[in-house]
Amino acid sequence: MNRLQACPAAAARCSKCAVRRLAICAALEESDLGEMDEIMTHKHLDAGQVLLLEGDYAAYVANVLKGALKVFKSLPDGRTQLLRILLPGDFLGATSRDHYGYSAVALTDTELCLLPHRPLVSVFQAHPELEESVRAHIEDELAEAQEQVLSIGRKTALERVAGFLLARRQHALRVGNSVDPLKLPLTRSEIGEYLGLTTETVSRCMTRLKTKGVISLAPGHAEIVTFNDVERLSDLASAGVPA
Amino acid sequence: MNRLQACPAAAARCSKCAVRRLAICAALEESDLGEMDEIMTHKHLDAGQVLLLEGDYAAYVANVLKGALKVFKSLPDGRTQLLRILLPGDFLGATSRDHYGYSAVALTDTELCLLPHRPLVSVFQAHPELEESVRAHIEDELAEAQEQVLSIGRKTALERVAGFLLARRQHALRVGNSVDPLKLPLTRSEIGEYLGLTTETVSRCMTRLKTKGVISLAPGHAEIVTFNDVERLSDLASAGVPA
DNA sequence: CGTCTCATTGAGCTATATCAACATCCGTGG
DNA sequence: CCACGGATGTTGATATAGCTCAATGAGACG
Repeated sequence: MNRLQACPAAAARCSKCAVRRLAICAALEESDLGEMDEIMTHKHLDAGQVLLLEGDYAAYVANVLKGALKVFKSLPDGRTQLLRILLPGDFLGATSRDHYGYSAVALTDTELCLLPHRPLVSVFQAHPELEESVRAHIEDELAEAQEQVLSIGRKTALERVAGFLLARRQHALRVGNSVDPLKLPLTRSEIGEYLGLTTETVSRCMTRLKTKGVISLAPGHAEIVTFNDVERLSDLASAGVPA
Repeated sequence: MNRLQACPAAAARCSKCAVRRLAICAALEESDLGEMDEIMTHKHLDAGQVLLLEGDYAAYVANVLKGALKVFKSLPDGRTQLLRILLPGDFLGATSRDHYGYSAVALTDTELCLLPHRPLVSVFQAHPELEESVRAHIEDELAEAQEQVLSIGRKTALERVAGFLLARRQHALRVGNSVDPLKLPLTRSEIGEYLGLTTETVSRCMTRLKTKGVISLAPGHAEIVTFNDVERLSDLASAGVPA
């Protein structure tokens, strides 16, 4: 928990940041980055390590620099529901709630940029564009959650899986990752936890999509997906606003 | 669509507002209310009238003054999923998205306070506490959506219905409405659309709760619920953060 | 009083969960 | 290099929660 360690090259960290153009700081001019640098700390998590638990005091917001985390809620009996997958550039945290409403655990080795709540809110005063950016990220998160409600509440298993694949594809396009073979950041069982399904159902849906020829799965590497017919996949996902 | 009509008693409307202490404006001092009054317009909707549709240009945010609305998303084939029920004091809208991600329709005769996007954002500059309040409302909305994802993704029908009743009860307590007999703002089929269930399943769950003696339903008035054993209902809802 | 909407209840159906077997990959240690 | 064990994924057989379809009743409203 080396949260407040000094870093010799402090003023330079933010301007060299891997997610400079994706994270909330993208709203800031180069010249104002120093203010973030001052309050920011880096944190490393190994795969499986817990970042925060539901109910924890919400002292920090975080930006993902490298790796991946899952954000989830659990019921007392252990049933768990994934809410988000965090990848580089993604934002985590609440700025006006006392406690986190979810838990977050690293899926792989992960690097984070932690911003303590109070100092961050102070920066808002001088830089409304940063606050605007945080608000935009939260609104994106809300839109994602609402899309997930629609998906889990009203779509069939196949539609959900198809939609999930398309969403991963869109994300990869947006951040410039490989899309031709796409690497899924989640196991089948995690995909199930995200979509409100079981491992087996996810696996069966993947097989069905493969059988239909819409996607291909690298033999022996279930996490590598190739899209053969995005339009067809999109139809199968029942995506889109009604006419 | 008398959106921009002048109102003779303009400066007084906000200070007399029925939801003065609930809505985003609660963050403002009495003396600053005039700034809201200036940009605000009232709007009336009859039951069933559409306020906005998914994909509409997001020109306004709104506060509910009176009545009730449902917020929902639909699939092209008509399946629809309720996302929220808006009651007096509730906030609707996005401040940094171009288009609404959902539709909103009045459930009953409804009075709204509309705030056009751009002018509102201008008020933020002079009154960061207002922006903070908007952010807090959006974060509450996000927490609600994430709770809904957990509920729909992982809970049984009975748990969802029990949780729904408790949430309505909590809301009534918070805003000071009657709780002893509680009046539900939704029909069985709307409750189903909110919980990812069918009318029949909601009805059966209600009956089961009644049979268990946990609630009572006013004969001939299915929307009037009495809570006989809140603790038991809470157990049945599998609520709460894991130990 | 019809007629409409809403709620309830029953009977059967089906999508998905559950339980179980097996395959594959990967790392570890002999 | 190979044998082993533990994840992870796939597939099959069966169970079941919740859906669909259908009938009926009870208020509300003209």
